[in-house]
Amino acid sequence: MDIESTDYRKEVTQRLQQAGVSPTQQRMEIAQILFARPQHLSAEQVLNIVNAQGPVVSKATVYNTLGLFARKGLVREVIVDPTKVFYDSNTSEHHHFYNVDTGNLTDIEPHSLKLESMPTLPDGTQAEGVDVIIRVRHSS
Amino acid sequence: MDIESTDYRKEVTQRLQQAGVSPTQQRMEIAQILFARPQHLSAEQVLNIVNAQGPVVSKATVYNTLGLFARKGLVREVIVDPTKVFYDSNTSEHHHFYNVDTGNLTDIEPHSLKLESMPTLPDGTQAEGVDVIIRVRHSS
DNA sequence: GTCAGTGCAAACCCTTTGCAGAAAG
DNA sequence: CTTTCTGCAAAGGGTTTGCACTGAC
Repeated sequence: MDIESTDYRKEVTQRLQQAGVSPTQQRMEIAQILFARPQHLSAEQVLNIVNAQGPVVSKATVYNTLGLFARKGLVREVIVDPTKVFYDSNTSEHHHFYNVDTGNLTDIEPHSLKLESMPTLPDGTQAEGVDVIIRVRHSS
Repeated sequence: MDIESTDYRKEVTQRLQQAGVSPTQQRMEIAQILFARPQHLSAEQVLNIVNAQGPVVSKATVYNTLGLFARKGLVREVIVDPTKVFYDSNTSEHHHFYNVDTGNLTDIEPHSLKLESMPTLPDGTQAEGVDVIIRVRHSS
């Protein structure tokens, strides 16, 4: 998973193309960071990482790109904090702990939490996703 | 539950006092709306309702009061939409459907959804709350 | 040349804050 | 009186938008 490797770049390129997103330079920069491993990053964090060694992608493009990736299913928006959105590069079904003290978001092991049943949805609607957030704070 | 009745006002007054919130005029206006029935209102909606027949409470006071009520456990913040916070006057444990098309928030019958088990929390943390959001949209 | 993509700065919108005046006890 | 609340307007902060420029085909 070397972020520099040619193989990894090819893999990321394919992933974008499969989602119907043309792999421009800036999108590749952002995608390579996100897809390097499953992680939760805010737009600001992505902006900082991608521009760590000099300006590469503008703020507007980071926001636009993350929004695009989310619409295309490449990342998942996690809404736990009214002040910012997190983007999760793990799109498989799983849930989250949110540390309200630190703002840290971590995965819940998929097998350690199950919903007992799916309730009847409101009339005329279909489920789009289920989010479970367990809010935690430093004990005592 | 007549919002005008003296009994209801007394009840609301007591509820505020029990939570350690002094029942000022503006807080009473807001509390009476919220506690009339279990409901989900954004700050803006509260502002509109409370000031429907003439200005009664300022925007700043609505935000401050809702934040205070939330800290005191009188209402529960529901974070489902990055653009606004909902305040739920039903503080008993329950979960929500969120209609992403309409922005409508509705309760899930408490008995129709159960978590199978509580996963192990991250080290040094204690649970503060569990939120389950089922996002739905108009079918077909 | 055309059109999608990008960058910058300004605009947006919900929310918070600073501070002076008003109300509560 | 003293302290807490409230209101106003301004500031804040994440996100979006308008528009001109760039670059890929």
